[in-house]
Amino acid sequence: MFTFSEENYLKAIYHLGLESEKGVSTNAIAKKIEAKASSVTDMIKKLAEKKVLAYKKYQGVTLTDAGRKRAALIVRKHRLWEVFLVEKLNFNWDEVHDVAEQLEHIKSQKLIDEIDVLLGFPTVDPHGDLIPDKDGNLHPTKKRLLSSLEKNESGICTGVHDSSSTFLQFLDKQGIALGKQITVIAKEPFDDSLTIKIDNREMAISKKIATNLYLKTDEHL
Amino acid sequence: MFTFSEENYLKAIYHLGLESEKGVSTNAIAKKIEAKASSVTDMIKKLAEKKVLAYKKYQGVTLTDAGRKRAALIVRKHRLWEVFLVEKLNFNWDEVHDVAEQLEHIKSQKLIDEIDVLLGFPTVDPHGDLIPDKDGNLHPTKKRLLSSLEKNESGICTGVHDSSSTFLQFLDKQGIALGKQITVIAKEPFDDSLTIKIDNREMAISKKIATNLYLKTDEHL
DNA sequence: AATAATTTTTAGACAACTCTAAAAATTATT
DNA sequence: AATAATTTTTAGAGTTGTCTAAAAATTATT
Repeated sequence: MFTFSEENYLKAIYHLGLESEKGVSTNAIAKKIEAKASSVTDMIKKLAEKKVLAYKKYQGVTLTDAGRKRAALIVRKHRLWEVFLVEKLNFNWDEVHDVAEQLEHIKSQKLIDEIDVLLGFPTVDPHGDLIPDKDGNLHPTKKRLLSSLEKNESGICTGVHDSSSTFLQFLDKQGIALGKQITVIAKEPFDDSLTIKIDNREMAISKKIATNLYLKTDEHL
Repeated sequence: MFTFSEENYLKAIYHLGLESEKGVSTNAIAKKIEAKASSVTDMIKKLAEKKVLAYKKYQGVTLTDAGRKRAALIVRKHRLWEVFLVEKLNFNWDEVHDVAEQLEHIKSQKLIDEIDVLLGFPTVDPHGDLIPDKDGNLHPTKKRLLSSLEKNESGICTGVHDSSSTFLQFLDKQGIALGKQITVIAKEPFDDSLTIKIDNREMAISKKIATNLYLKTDEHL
């Protein structure tokens, strides 16, 4: 059995590990968890003893298969709860994170299985992030950053990279939501901003926005 | 803000306080929480400092108004989650306690308000126990123990006193459920057992069963 | 009322998780 | 390659919540 704290470390290392491919550094974990590096070292040792990660002093850590699965199942719970909050409890997509952060630690296999049933076995959360399956595996779908599309290309918005409240609320305000079709009308080389068409409206989008929105484009269907 | 542990103490003292009317003893709390008396003394001091209970050495404790409200709102969350588990997630009434024990500590006003909406503002949990309102107040309905009914009296089953899995599963097996009409056919003075009619079937009921079932009878409507 | 039994509190310790400050190892720079 | 900068670990300590063992207070019994 794992404590809340251990589960939070596992999850953080899982997320960092997906991005980097190689060992995750103590400092990276400390930053993500918002703890001091010394605390991270302590916890790492404990998790290594529990065989969920491999650790050699000064070399960073890598999750074992068991650790990766455990972490993925926490992420699964987090994302299923997010869907539940949005679909069944009228939460907005920018309000779900903190509550899901608590709910993900509830221990009950039946609880999460039944939530899955209630929601109709969703595969993505409200931000478009994939929900790991019951075995902790991801089934990725091809997606591209809006910023990588060429002029006149279009696609369906399927996810966000940054899921902070401020960004999500900005998207709400601009009428950009998952499932909407977006077409690139023009690209401005000077500042990498774009002009896009959505719902037959044209709008300017900064580089920062364009590098935080994922689309599914025709070639990848 | 209160920790899980503090909330569990508050809840235990609340339940014990409802039964006894006077101060709750250290040992009673220890038994309920399954902790040692010395641990209880420590926690009591902390809760007294937080002004949720009144404490004088060797005299037991009483919740303050603020403490009683806090405790009632935890009980409210516990019971609303129980309803949710039974109504929406196909849990049986004997399976809900341990999960609700975890869910009751989730901190989010919106979460519990929306669960309340989703469930249609229920007033009793799956065991027939009252759900405190948003202000932490109870709205009791008259109820009588089955054992207190006279021959030929009848009533609607509205709650259980003991809500252990074994008792609830026994009731399931016997076809006794909340909402069913029960009529007393005979009372046996020798062992205080009863013969009752339910769903047009007659069955014998021991004293122990009869003192753990609550009914709503005509005079009290 | 004195003594015995019970309850409650205190004192000291331990485990989990965190921190600060200092030491050790690694990585980057000149 | 030596030195500087950074990262990581160690050592020691604080907090929360728990415990055991012993002392103090209350309650029950003779």
